[in-house]
Amino acid sequence: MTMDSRILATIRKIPRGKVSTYGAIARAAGYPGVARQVVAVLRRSFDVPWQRILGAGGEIKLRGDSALEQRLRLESEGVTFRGRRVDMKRHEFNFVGSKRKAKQDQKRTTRPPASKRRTANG
DNA sequence: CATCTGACACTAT
DNA sequence: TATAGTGCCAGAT
Repeated sequence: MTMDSRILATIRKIPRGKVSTYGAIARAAGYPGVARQVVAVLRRSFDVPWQRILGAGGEIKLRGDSALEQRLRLESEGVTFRGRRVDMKRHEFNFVGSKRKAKQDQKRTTRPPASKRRTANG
């Protein structure tokens, strides 16, 4: 198992209505401190619940339209916000206790905003 | 092989 | 709340 595949598998465990952070995913995958690698995996993968991954404290780290899209997607899943951050107290996913079947999410395809990142406002 | 970069985290200021 | 420095890994130059 490669580091990337572990990270990808961890990302897929996050159920609808729940979220996690780059750092938490890296730790849950067994590689604490490699939050940036989570970013790399996301950018190279399709059909992943990318909107459920946030920065520390539940902050959306995307810019421009992508940030808005992420927020809208999360809200449509029932995720609530506290200002510009997700209410982690209510929506942060606990990987440790997820040993059950976390297979109830997505039935539709998702698409990363790879076509419109890094714009002038970014 | 050296250096830079990235949808970050953490600590210090 | 915001800015600056350091750490971590992999991919691109």
